[in-house]
Amino acid sequence: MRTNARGPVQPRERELADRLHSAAIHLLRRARRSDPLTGATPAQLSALSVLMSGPKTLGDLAAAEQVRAPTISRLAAEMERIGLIRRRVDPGDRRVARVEMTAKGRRVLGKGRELRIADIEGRVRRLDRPEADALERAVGIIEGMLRD
Amino acid sequence: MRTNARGPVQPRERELADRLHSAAIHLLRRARRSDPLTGATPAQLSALSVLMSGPKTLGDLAAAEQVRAPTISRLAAEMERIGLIRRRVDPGDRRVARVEMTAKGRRVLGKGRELRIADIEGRVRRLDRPEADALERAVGIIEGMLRD
DNA sequence: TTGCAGTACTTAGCCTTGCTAACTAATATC
DNA sequence: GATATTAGTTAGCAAGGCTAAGTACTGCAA
Repeated sequence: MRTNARGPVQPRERELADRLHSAAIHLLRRARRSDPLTGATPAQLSALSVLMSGPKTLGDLAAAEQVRAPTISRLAAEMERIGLIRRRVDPGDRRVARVEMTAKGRRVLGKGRELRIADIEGRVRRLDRPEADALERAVGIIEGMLRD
Repeated sequence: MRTNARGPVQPRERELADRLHSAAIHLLRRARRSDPLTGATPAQLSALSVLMSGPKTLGDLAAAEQVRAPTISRLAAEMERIGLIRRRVDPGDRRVARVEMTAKGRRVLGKGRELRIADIEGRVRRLDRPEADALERAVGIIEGMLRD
């Protein structure tokens, strides 16, 4: 493979995609470190954030989280056990389980978001003005990239 | 909580942190979809990408991946076993283990990246020139934010 | 109406990848 | 030379992915 001082030769778009991917991974790894302080696990917090918009069937939840049914089934069982969600059998189709957040779930989600965002916010605050402007613009661009 | 048309009222840095966090989550969810096709595990691919820039001690690797020593120790053992990396004891300090990619590691990384990055790269390619410039600058800023 | 296929979820059991605690080996320091 | 520190390993736990196989229910067609 050809290389130069900056690493392997590759199209600019690929290198940029690569760095963006890597930055996202490391950003989230940091942010997740505060999750244990909420008493909930990352997967539980993520599921709660999906339930923010209202009750969901376990199937809907699995789709939103992009995981298989057994993963959600186990996650929901534990979340119910510790009181983050409550479940009801759908009266119209008794195969279906609907779950929704409890007040405790809402509190835990709020705290988890607070902590995660706080870590990133602390880093953002250390940027100077032009850097923050550039970041803000780029976040808008990324949001646009993901909208399709 | 007070709100306006853009959501809850909050300092600019917090809003930016929130959007960045959310963008990172959604970006990675997309990229992860192709993971099962790569052949190597996500942690292995990530470690290989760190080794792209040259040999590293296990400690360096752990720091780069933001994980603890035992996690890297086990990962490296498995990667060595399947021939993705090779290790040498540092002659100057015999506590230190240096690892580097093998040719096989380079091949696997190439293929894995291909799959993981393809989605993001496709989106990056749809940006116009100023957008790509802005994104590139911001990725550098995020990398800096995470370096502390 | 019965029986069979499909759907929604659960159970069992595996794997990867985080972690801490406790260890070994090598090096540095007093 | 004794002791502390550093780099990495080992053992063992937990979370959260997965597949395969099972249960309970629904719906449809003979």
